[in-house]
Amino acid sequence: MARMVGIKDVARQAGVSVGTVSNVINRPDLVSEPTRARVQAAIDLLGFVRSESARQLRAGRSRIVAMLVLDMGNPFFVQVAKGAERAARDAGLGVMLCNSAEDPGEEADYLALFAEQRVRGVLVTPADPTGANLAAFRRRAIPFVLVDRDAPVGELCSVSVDDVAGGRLAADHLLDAGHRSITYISGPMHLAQCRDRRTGVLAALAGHGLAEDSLTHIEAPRLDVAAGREAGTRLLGLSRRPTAVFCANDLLALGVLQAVYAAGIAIPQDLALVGYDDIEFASAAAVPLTSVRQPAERMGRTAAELLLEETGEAAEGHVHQRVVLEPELITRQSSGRSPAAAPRS
Amino acid sequence: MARMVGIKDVARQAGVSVGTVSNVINRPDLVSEPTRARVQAAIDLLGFVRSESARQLRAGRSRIVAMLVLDMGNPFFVQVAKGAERAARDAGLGVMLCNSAEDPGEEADYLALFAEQRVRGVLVTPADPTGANLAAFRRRAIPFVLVDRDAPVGELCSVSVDDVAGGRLAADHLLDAGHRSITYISGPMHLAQCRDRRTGVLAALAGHGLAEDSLTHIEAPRLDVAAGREAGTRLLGLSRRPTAVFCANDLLALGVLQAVYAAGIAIPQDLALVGYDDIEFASAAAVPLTSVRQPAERMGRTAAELLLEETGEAAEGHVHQRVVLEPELITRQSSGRSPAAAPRS
DNA sequence: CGCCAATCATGAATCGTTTCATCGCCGTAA
DNA sequence: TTACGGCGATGAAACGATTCATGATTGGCG
Repeated sequence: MARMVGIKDVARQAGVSVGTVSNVINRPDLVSEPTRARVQAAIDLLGFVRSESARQLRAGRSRIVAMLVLDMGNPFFVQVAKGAERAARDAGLGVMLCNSAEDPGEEADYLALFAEQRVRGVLVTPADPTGANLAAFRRRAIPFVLVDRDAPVGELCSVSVDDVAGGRLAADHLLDAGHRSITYISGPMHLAQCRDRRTGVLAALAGHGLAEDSLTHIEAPRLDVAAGREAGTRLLGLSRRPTAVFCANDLLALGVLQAVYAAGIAIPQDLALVGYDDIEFASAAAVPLTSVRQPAERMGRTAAELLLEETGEAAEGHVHQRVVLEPELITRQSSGRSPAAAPRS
Repeated sequence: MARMVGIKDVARQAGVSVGTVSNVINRPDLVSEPTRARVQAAIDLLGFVRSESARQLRAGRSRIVAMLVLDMGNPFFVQVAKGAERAARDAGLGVMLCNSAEDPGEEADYLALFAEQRVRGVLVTPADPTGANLAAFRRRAIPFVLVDRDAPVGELCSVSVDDVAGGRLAADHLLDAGHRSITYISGPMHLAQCRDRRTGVLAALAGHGLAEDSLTHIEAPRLDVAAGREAGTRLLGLSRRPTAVFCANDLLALGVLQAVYAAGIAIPQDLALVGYDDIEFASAAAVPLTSVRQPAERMGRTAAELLLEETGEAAEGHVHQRVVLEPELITRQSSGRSPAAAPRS
């Protein structure tokens, strides 16, 4: 493997100094036309590509923003990432997308990596229940924005969707349809999303004059389809089968759908089901899924914009923002209007 | 923003030389225990994080491998990426995942970015029909492996799945069930995947003594659900409605399913449908989807391993490999052997 | 007591850019 | 003729880590 051609080789080839080559690349207007052309020719001839590491060593920071999501297999996060990527690329920055898989250890590893890379900034949906990872990260001088997670005012920037409202939307919908109790299938409760949505459900129950014990809770170990299937199986083993199920996300809901359907239980006749996120596959499911839609792409874009504002030139005057977006209920077949007058057996 | 603490600050704090600090970090066994401890204390105290750019400037190459896929919204590629990521991380390398969105322009941009980053290697599923992007990239001294795309022997490494066989599997399945003609819904035909699967279909037709005109072809502009819905609508507009449809991937198939289903056409009774990739959502679809499964994770892992072998220490003896994996047909309801197999309702 | 080898620590050179103070040159005005 | 302003080009000094030839210290052994 031949040595990489550097700016020096180009300079020699073109018969100019290294400074001039650098100028041709970065501030072409400072260089006279004939010289510029000569240097450009040398660059093309030698196939010169500037070394980003050298550049960024001098500059002190890189031109990459990192994004750390909970689950890359979840189309919701892919959507969020798309929004962020667009905004970042518009600003001439690259995006490095990583997956913590809800694992605090992985999260810590990635944050360490980002620090070593002197990344421009980080967009992160935290996985660590204790918050220790992020607390440690704050000591680095790298700005970050919380995504899909609320932050105390003034501490840092965050963009989230009102999960309490979302949980309430879902629960109200089910209660309005006549159900008197709700089973909530969540992911790990150390995730704020799961906790907040539960809070929303409780609020809705209270609003309908129902006690807290009208809520049955099943906690799945992960937020994916397989975990949903397992949760669905557990659901079927309950002594009194519930009539209304609300899942913390669509992947869980799809898993539940499969397990329940396979057991010959009809949705929505025997069981009403509501998901969360309204991923594209929700509408193509065996029974089209009622779901709480989040403005995913918008969230990603907003988060990236906040980060850019914080790291940009005019960063001095930056004040931390806390943006909270509103969710929306998309009603489809799975929550069926018919409460199955006498559903229970 | 305070200046980043460097190795020099640590050295001063610990009262040793910079070389020693470097040794503590990289070859702790060369340093005496008391010194090591003192330096470590200084590192912790100052919150030192080494600069990856400086490190890599000296080393000449980075510790990141890049992966460029056609569509991050496609769970199939996410699966492939997972496999690659695992293998890379086992070798202590980071993965930078990027999305060309089937756009040759984006692809070129990303390849240029990778070159500037002096990435260790690249895993790429090409989007550029002309191959010009990759041809240009080969002049850089950066090794890469083709993923989900076959390569001429000896030119470079590639890992792919036999798409001709896959197309044939799907078509044979439909023909064996008694269908006499097949409609093939593909993505852009400049993608080798789409071309090869069509070749497989033609082979199957020939094998059943059917002429080439038994194949109707609809070309969708993209390989996603929305494009599938549009294709489904076009399908319904055909003068003679086909009885068997084979889609180049599951996203298209799910889209077709939605469009067809909405029009009141029963699957599989009125129309048999086969997809490709067997993504997780295929089995949770309105009608569980018959699909050609690819060993996605395996493909990603193998590709990463080949790349590591090529860039590793013992790289001298490396010979380019061409790995071709076999697809497998997963039969579910959508291709329905018997129209009687109605679920229960 | 003196010599040698082993063990640690040192600090200068290096990687490839960017930046900036400086210099040469030419034309113009005094 | 001299002084001056401005344009272009120069080249050395960072940036922060790694590496390596060299130097210092110690302990062992004859």
